[in-house]
Amino acid sequence: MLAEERQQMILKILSDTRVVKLQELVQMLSASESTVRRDLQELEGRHLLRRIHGGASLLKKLNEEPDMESKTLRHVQQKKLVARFASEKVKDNDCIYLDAGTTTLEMIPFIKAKSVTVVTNGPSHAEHLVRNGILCYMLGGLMKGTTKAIVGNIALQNINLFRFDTAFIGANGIDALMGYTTPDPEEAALKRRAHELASTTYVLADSSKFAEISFCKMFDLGEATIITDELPERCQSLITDKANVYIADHPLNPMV
Amino acid sequence: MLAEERQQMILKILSDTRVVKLQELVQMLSASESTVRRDLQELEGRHLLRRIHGGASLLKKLNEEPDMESKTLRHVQQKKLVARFASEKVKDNDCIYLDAGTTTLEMIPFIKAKSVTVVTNGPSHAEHLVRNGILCYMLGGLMKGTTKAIVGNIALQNINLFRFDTAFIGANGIDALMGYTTPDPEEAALKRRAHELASTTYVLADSSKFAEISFCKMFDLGEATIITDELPERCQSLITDKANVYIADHPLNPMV
DNA sequence: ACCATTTCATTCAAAATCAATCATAAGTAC
DNA sequence: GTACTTATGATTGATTTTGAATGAAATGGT
Repeated sequence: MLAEERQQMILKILSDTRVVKLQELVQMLSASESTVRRDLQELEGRHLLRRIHGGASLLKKLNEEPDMESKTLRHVQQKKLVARFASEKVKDNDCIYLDAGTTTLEMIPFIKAKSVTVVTNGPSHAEHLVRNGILCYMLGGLMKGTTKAIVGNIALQNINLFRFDTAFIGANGIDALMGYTTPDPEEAALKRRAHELASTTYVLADSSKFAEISFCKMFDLGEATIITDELPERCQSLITDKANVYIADHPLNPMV
Repeated sequence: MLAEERQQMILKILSDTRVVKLQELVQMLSASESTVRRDLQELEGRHLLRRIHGGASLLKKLNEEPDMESKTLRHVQQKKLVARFASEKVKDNDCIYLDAGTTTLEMIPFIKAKSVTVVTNGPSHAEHLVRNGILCYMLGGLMKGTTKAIVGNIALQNINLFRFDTAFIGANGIDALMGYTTPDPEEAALKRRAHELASTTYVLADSSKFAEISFCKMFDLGEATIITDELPERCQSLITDKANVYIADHPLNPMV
């Protein structure tokens, strides 16, 4: 493979997945570690990506939520694991709701189903979706400064125009008693409505969210299926008594 | 095989595959390495391809930037001039509509007015606005693949929820008889509605758009005020008879 | 704070590719 | 036919790219 091709491919992969491990690139490109490393060096020199320990990431773009998250590569990998697993729940001809948030954003490059229609309140989600050739409707409404998500009364009206086969929702807290919670009341209301309009709801959360309680309740534990990377042992029975839980498997192959 | 044939074939192959290895060409053309190398040299000299180590690639980087029209530096400067001038039409406490498009996008950093509320159908506009601390509502609806603008029936419903002090609209064609025109019917409908809902409408266009007619009419010439960088002499009277025209001054200071 | 592990930068040799040169063959003008 | 030009193919040494190996640095877990 030509150097040019490799580098183009690296940029393509990055624009889809936002971060990538060096070892993943080594496998995907069938090149040696040294070579990939050199490519990353050059691309960084041309300001086309940012190198991070263990791999590379996009130059900061439409940045996301609390900075505490997605800070370490490890968290990103967990997210990606969850995202990929969730993306397999999307079937041909589905109409789905994709909540704003980083984990749902990671789902997009993994969606393989055909003729999917997506509704989302995340502008960057929408851009990624259409870039991947997926039909996409955005909700209108107020744009939040912190998360760049669309919220508010208009969004709630807008979402009523749709019905979903599946809703994919992010959560900041999962607790046996308090159910699913999130910090912003506006977002909570929208997530709840999305859930109500969907036949099936999946809540995506990495393992750090268990036994956490955030400010606003979205809905009860039993009303959705959880997709996570790991279920901490101490919560295990409490959670599984009330809700279905999928643990995202570790992948055999890093990617296609 | 004749040299001319070979070179045409190289270009053909390249336009299909975007990059090609020298050895592949040697095989495909049944020519020696030296010959292919010489062909590549000549074609590069004629700026028909780019030579890279191991082969050749197309000149254009076909990765991702098909978004908006690629423009010369001159056009960028013109746009910015128009954008800055337009941004000064925004006053404190205004509620404005900002059409999707590159020129209106350039306005955002120049908006100095306080307590402005903006409605837009451009997701990237919305993100820039909130990043600059400007309150922003997005229209909901279908996201167009080519321009990433929000359009369609839902957007038309959404926009009816608002009234604007000022609407800033982009146009692809300005003609004395046909008025303001744009290529996409969906976008034209939205622009027209935005105009109808606004007390004042400014149409932003660089000088290349005059005497151009695009597919869909937005509204008549006299219904809006034009902001441009230059008014070609041949159109001058035709246009100024019907519409107000602002020519964006050349700035004293290059930029902020 | 420590250790085990992973990742990084650097170096080196092998392989691939390149530019330059020369020789051959074919065509052209005289 | 001879002399000249042109296109081609082969050969050479120089340059670039690549992959592996080394020790240094960073990271994660305890």
